[in-house]
Amino acid sequence: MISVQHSPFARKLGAFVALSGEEFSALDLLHGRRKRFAAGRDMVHQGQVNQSAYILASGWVCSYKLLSGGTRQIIDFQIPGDFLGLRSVLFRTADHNIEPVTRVEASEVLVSDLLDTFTRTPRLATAVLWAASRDEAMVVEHLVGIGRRDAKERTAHFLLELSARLKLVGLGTAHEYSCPLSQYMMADALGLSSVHVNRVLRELREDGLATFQHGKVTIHDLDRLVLLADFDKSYLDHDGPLLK
Amino acid sequence: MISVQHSPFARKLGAFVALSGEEFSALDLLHGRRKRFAAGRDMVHQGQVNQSAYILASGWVCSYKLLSGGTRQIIDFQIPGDFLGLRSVLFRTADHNIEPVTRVEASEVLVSDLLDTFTRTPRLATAVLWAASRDEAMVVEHLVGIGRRDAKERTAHFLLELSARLKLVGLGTAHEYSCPLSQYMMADALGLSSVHVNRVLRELREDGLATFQHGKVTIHDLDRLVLLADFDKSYLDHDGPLLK
DNA sequence: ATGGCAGACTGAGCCAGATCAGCATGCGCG
DNA sequence: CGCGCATGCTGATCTGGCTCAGTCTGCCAT
Repeated sequence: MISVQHSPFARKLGAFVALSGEEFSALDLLHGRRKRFAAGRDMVHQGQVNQSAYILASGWVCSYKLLSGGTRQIIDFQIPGDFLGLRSVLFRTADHNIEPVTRVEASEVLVSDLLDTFTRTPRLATAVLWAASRDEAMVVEHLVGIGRRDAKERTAHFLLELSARLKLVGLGTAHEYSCPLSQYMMADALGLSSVHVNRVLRELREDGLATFQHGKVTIHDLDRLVLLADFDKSYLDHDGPLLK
Repeated sequence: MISVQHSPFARKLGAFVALSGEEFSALDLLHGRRKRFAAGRDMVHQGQVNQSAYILASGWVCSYKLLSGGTRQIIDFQIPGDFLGLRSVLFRTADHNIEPVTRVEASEVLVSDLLDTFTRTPRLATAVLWAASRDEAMVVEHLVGIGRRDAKERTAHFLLELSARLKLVGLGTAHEYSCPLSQYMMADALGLSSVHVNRVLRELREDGLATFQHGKVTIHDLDRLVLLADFDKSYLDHDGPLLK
């Protein structure tokens, strides 16, 4: 097989469906219009209609929901190779906000192109369905954490999940990665106050488990951290292509 | 157009994709093997491989995850017309448990049949993707609730969401529906203790907002309840078929 | 009828995490 | 250069929801 340089997105889908050359090129076609976004300025916000979707090429973004009280809950962070705003497209009106955490590059995907692609290359629809399910699995894990894990376990789990995800796209090792999030953002994601995030991070550091300082996460004792967080990474993995 | 009696599932998908007769029959074919399950005995549990999916015909089920500490978090309840275990099928190994809340009837859907259907009728793949996104939207709303709403708001939101969902499949009105859940189950879903669920339900009752007693939920003051819960039902709705 | 059991319900006391208030640091910018 | 602002960090105090430890009801099964 000839080795071609595909997008991280194509690589990710390829992990689930063994894609043909034709299918790969259909995917690469979706990457037409590359766009740039500045950190902190929402790319999409709740209620907007006929929004496009995006495939994230570089940088981090977060998706969040605003509550009437002025607080927000971050649903998830997206890293390169992730698909953004699929729900907003299928529902025609966006049900959440998307904010770039850093400067971001992303390919805009028009609804029509996406739906056409599905009709012409059905297996890609299945592949995207798989990717969406994987995202849902992450949200579910997040839900479980917020519902039933205490602040320390939850924070540990969060650091471990990021580690596993980043490693998969080649942006870090199991023990170290750089992380552009502020403690405020972590608080909004973990359902805590930023004050408490600060204290929990200090505890993890003092326990010799993990350090998050100056934009860098270092995991000192992976085994004990996994134990503390009750972390089972199987929801992020895949056992190789299901569809041959 | 000739009126045919389709399954609730087919009706739901039809709300998103205007389905042809051929597509409807492809869907109806999926309903081959009807199965029954007793309340309280898990249909699927975490870690099981090569599980089938199900389309729920009657009864309620819940999907949940077990934590190492022995507690559990209920992800969501499913009601007739809902699809069960899609993630478990696409991942080959189940990442959550499914427990019937009541006695249940469901159609078993084999992976192979599902994937074949997608390949032969691509628009159905898109429709299922839409349904999966709707489920994800519910999980997201649940996540937001647990992360940022207090017990009373969260409980109110929960009662309102069930009301909207049940009404859609003809199992209740905006003001009343029957609900087979125990306070223990609500606690596992809401991330609370059953003791606290009890107190919160009493408060809602005393405030004249809603009553949940003897398996029946009655909403006394819809407007105030919606206000309290900050409930926006748009994530459950659809503005008519996106794919013509 | 009666014992056993699941579920609803209540009170007392406690603790994880919120809130409030303030200080320290580093960095972009006029 | 020095001002303003975002972010990190800390102590003190308050509180929502948990835990423990029950009671009460209604419903099966014997």
